[in-house]
Amino acid sequence: MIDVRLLRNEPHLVKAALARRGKPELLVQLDTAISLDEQVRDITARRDTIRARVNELSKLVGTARRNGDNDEAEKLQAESRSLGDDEKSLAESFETAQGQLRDVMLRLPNLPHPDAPDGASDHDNPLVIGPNQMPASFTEHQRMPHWEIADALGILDNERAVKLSGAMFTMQRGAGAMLSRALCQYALDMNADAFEEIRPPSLVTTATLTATGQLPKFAEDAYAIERDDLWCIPTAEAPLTSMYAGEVLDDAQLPLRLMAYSSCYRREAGSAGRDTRGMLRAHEFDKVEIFALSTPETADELLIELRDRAERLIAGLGLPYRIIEICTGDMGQSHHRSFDIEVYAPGCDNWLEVSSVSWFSDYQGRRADIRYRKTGEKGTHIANTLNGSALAVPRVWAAIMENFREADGSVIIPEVLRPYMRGMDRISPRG
RNA sequence: GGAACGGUGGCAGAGCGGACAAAUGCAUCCGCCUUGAAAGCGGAAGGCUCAAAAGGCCCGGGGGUUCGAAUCCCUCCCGUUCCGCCA
Repeated sequence: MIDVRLLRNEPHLVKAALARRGKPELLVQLDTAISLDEQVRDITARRDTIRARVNELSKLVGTARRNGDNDEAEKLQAESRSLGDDEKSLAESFETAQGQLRDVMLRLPNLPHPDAPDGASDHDNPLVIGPNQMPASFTEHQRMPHWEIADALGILDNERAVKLSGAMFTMQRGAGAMLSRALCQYALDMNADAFEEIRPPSLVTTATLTATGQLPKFAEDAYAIERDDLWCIPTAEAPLTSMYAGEVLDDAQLPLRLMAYSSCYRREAGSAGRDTRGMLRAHEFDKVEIFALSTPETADELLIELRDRAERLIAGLGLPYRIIEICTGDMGQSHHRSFDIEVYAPGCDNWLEVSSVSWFSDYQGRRADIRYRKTGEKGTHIANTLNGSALAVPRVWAAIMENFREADGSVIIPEVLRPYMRGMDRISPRG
């Protein structure tokens, strides 16, 4: 959520920043928010004046009763009662206006960072790093899509996954299943030097999913367990971000670094029919997420740290990759500044987004009410949040298939994964 | 799922219709003492809202009773313990 005070005091700044996202309807919403805020403050002022008088009268009633002056007390009580109705109706208008304001504010996206590149769509995302580790050319046997490679190796059984759960569910078996698990283990081990490992719940409350920005606007994209009012997490970002919701931390505890392996659940409501084959888009997938909670002062360094860590994982696997920065027109709702790591998959002949690393400024921190206190200072500040996929399994899995396929149809396992693969150095066709 | 007991400031914990934003302890900050520190002594200090003062709001959430609610009533949520069920 954007700071209402900023909206109030510097509306032109907020307008200018949001305009960079290139969506005119946002500016209309912004005006609605501004006028609702004015309403709320006007009602508050009038309500509080009445409340002050009621409080004052109540004290006088107490005094009068104690002094045995019952006539005076009756008189004061009558006055107080008559104010009660006005107070009640003002309180109701306040609730209404406040609720409307909150709803608009929750749906407004974050302001882009001043250094975030301008642009209208993903075509305008500038290249920041790479392409690195790109071979001069690809051989013919690398030009096979991973689902065909995996099928030939007997390590992907999406037909049966569909039988179990329906379209867009995947199932790996044998060395394929082991490879998924190895990728997670690798990602966790490579970040264990600075990140505390968390195994969070996969089902979370509405409040938790609202804090990160998935709700209320993107309810269609998430799986809901309606009977129990719970949601399946689309990413471990949700539980990690809300771990400290409603708490006040000491600044000495910051930055706080957490990482988590989890399954992620996405309805993919807007992309039915896209990437239906193989592993590129599924309703359920595994991911290792890295997360940091910080002061605004250190957030920009942390963003680069998280990005470097994600890059190091991909580089370590020997895959061809590049890093792009997300432009204002392509940025996610909660993002302040954001980078994507893409891996080239020769079989699909596509750059696959395998990691997204973002800084949310205080947008999520305000929604989650995560605050910190500076040592020796009065008052509290809203914490900044950052996160990134350290490693999203399916697309990396697919890229390994397509990049490391040999002429004989076998796939070489990257060296860094072999310790997690019981020493296996390649996946060969069965029999 | 059933029963009992709970939910109060950063933490622990009193208060159980009016003088309560709320005792006390720990932690924090500032003095004094000390070469320095600890201990001791004295003092300061909750959060949110408002440009600020005044004012208002906050004792798990919501609703009610009352002139007045942390305190009484209803309801929901959460926790602990016991029982039931169960990887």
